[in-house]
Amino acid sequence: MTLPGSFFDRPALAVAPDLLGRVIVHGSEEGLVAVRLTEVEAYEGADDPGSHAFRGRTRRNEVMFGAPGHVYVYFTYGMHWCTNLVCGPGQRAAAVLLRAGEVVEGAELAAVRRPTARSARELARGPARLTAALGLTGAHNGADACRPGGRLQVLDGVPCEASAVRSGPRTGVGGGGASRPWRFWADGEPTVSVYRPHAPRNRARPDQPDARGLGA
DNA sequence: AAAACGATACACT
DNA sequence: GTGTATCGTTTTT
Repeated sequence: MTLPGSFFDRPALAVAPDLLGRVIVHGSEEGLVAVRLTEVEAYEGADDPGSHAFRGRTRRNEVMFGAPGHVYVYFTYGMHWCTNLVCGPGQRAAAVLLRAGEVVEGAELAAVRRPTARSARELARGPARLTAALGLTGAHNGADACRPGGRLQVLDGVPCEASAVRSGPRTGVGGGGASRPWRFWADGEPTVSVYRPHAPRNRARPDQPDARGLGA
């Protein structure tokens, strides 16, 4: 069954763990791909320094300020699209980022869209990879994912056992609101990357010369 | 300049 | 087969 808008009309922190084991489906002229969600991340609104909505409404993030259950698809790092499901309650500008999943239908089409994937589990392992496997781009930004019979839907699937849900800090969130355990994943899923306590995203560490000895 | 990242090359098992 | 370091490219601040 299609999850209704009311499912998403709650804080992202409540929706995120409840999304594990659910299935997002996108049907297009090319065919249909379905992904069972295994890793997600919650972003609350204006209170959350890690959220795109933290500094207010912009053209990029305006979908976050709209109706729950629609998708916020944004462009990042100059080349990737990532997908979120807008949450609530109301128009609070909260959302859940879809970080990883397992392709459960349409793997052949997903492989065409993800030519660099070297194994089935890499098809939708990572937020931009998952988005590519589903065939979503900025053209889908704002689409309603709660309409039964629609091209884009989130199905109830088989929700993950509460005992298998793990959580930890989000990646790359610095400053005041850092290290809120708002990243959720299903334990033991091969599509979930190994837990990184603090992703070393800093290329040039000022306190260390050069690990490879190629400096200056 | 940093960011809600992925592809690649290369190391290790 | 799996893990890890490095770097590309655009939007937003």
